[in-house]
Amino acid sequence: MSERISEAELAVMEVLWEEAPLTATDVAGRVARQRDWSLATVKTLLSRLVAKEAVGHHLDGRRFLYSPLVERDAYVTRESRRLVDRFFGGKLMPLVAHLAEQQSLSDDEIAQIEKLLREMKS
Amino acid sequence: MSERISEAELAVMEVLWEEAPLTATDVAGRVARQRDWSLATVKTLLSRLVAKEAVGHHLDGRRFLYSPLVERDAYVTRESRRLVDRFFGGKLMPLVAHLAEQQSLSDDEIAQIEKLLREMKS
DNA sequence: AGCGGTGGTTTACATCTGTAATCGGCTTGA
DNA sequence: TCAAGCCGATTACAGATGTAAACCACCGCT
Repeated sequence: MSERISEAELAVMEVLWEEAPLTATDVAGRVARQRDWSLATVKTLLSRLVAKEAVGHHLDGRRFLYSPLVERDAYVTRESRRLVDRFFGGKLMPLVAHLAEQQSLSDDEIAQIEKLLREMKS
Repeated sequence: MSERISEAELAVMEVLWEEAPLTATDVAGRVARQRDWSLATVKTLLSRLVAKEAVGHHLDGRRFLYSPLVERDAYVTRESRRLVDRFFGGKLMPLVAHLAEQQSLSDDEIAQIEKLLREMKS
């Protein structure tokens, strides 16, 4: 488990996270809204994802229906943690500080985050 | 500008961000504490970084002295923003929420972040 | 029964990445 | 001055990735 998902493969995952199970053609159709890929390309990506066990498929008549095996949430967590570990010594604070500094947050956003944090205490 | 820096190259960048300028041999020496790479490998990575214009070099007698052209801070910002864009719709809030949820933050850390945010208002 | 479409599998191929070894030039000690 | 080093540049090579085309099996239509 937990092979790395590439950039292109991620676009396919996003489609499946949004809706599943889907056939390869369906996936290609939805992915097409974002990237200009041929059906063949999507098929390749799906196969690779199946090989990586990030996506599962089961026969439905004569075609496969694909579904994510990796939850989006789990994946996002892994990637986020990777970034935090690599650049911020695993500490959340510096990341927030950094981002907050860069993207000037609106007072409203700040308030929202504060609320969130308040709820976490206790 | 702004080619992507690979994982291995990043280790070299970290060394240069810590201290620069350095000769290739110096870089190899410091990098060796983390990864078990031959001098040749480090030289290759340095060349690639120079090609990507992430690192600059200038002659010092007969050897080069290498220095980062990309600031660590700028790079970290780019990567952080990439992650936030890809997974959290560009919004900082959901990232914080997500991470906060995962890594149970100590009350102390929460307090620190709150303090930080408070300072940002105004 | 033959044919075109549908769908998965195999093959293709350039680029990037990880990880080096080797080459060629310049320097310096013997 | 000649061989031994040191150093950047060139070449190497396997695996991952982006992006497909080609191939093959099967099903429904004519």
